Amino acid sequence: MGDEVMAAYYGDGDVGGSGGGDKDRVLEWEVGLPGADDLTPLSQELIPPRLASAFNIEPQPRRTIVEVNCASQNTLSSLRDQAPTCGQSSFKSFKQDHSPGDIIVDKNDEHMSDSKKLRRMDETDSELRTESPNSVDELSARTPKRSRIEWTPLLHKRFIDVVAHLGIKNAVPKTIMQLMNVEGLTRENVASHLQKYRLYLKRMQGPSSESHSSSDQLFATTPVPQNLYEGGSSGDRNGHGPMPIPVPYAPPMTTMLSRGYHGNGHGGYLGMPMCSHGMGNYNGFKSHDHHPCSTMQQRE
DNA sequence: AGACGAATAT
DNA sequence: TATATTCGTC
Repeated sequence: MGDEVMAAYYGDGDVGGSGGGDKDRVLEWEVGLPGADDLTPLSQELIPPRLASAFNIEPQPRRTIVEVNCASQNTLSSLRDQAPTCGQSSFKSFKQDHSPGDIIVDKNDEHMSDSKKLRRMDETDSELRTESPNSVDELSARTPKRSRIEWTPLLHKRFIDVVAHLGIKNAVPKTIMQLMNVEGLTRENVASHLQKYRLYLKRMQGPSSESHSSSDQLFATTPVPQNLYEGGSSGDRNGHGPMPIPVPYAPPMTTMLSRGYHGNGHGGYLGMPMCSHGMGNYNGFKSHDHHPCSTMQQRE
């Protein structure tokens, strides 16, 4: 069983970065270590049932050996910044947030589709960070290139709600970003989206509802709040100083921005009005009785 | 300096 | 097309 893990580890050939011919030395490490028989299998519960019940600890389902190996491989993969090599979902309850409405924004690690196989052959450019793996934290700490975020309907809804609360006049990227409370979402991200949203609003208002081009799909799915032009709920219209933001309307989205998969059947949210998608209302906002879906109500 | 927003780039 | 980045302005 351990073979799989070892295989996964060695498979790269670039283990520690200490060079190629160190495999012999690695073997030395194993001297004195407990053997497989001496170790408690991961598949075995660490907390006896009695103890668990005494402390109100939820008994976790037993893991099969396959699941354990799977999790090991995935862990190794993630350490090496790769996509999970094993699709077992049994461990999903691990780090997952329980907040149902959480928006996940994952800006690292882009696995682009095969079509985009344009790989940066950097190396040649700029200063060289010594690739010494001794500073592992450097990899995680500085995330040099965040891949583009995806404005999922959920993310966009939060955006819309915040803008509605602020009023269009007060809705500026920084404030929106703060109120959205989405980890990993930058001011630039919001600014870009806001720019697009404003263009959309302009198109919606000026010429008597021009023919909606397909570019409005995302926006069309979320009704434009009527009170958009009011100040926020704080009633601060009329430029009285900076409106102090009471704080989060919405529960913090522990966030990783999801950039995972678009893949079920539809071509993403662009294809269809995904109104009643079940992921509709995250709690926390005092909703202005939005019509959940139905006809888009533009102002007036 | 930092935020904003329009223009421009990818 | 969607999103990122640049750039002039305040």
